[in-house]
Amino acid sequence: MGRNTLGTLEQAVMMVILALGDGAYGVAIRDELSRRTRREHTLGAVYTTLDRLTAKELLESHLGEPTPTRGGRAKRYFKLTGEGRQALDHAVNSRHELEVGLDLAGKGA
Amino acid sequence: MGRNTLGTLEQAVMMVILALGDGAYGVAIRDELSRRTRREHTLGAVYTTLDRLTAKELLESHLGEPTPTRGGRAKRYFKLTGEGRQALDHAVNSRHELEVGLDLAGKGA
DNA sequence: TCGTATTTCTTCTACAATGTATATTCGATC
DNA sequence: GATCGAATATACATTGTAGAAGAAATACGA
Repeated sequence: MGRNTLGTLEQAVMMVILALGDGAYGVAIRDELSRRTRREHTLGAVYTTLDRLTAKELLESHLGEPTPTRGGRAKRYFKLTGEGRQALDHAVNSRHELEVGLDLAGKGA
Repeated sequence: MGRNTLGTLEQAVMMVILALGDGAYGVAIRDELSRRTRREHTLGAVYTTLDRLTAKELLESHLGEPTPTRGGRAKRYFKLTGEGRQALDHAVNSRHELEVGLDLAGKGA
């Protein structure tokens, strides 16, 4: 696309990461995303998006410690970079600009 | 994608059509879109999106009368179908759900 | 205590849908 | 027929989505 726009899922994933704060790793992100959008998302879809956003340096990640529970493999935690935060803010602003003057579905749930 | 989600541009175009009411034809849509998103969009990009949304029956269109001005060819006017309105509302709801609890860029400006 | 299930999580791969740009065609006035 | 406003066609890049495979950790029976 040349230009750096964020897709629907990309924006959604970034927002979910903000919402989760620490604790934003693959599975949690997928679950929270599914909850908020009221539809199922596969892990593959989420990880692909995380990878791409990381490649674009809008996200960064670090490996945590393994947890002492069954299958408690080390998790990879994500957070927005400064650039990522900026990109998301810009997308959100454009979005609001688009909604101006329209009577769309209520924001109340 | 299987599932029927709306892309960023698709949603933007639909909102602009709502904003323009009557008078929502290709060039006007492109201009209003560029204005609200503060970035240039080519006509090709817009028409492609209009075509695809029409194919999905989220939009419908009709040809207007030619205007008596130079190059005043008949314009094709677009509007949302009931299904389109529903799809947009759903997208908007999901979006708001995602924004809950986040302190994102101000809506002012 | 081996070794193999089982669980949780991540990576890989392939393909469908959207985003975007440029060029071409159409129809109308000058 | 030059030129202008508008629409259509075509091609390719980026995103969206799924499903399968791979890794790392604990559980448990022989």
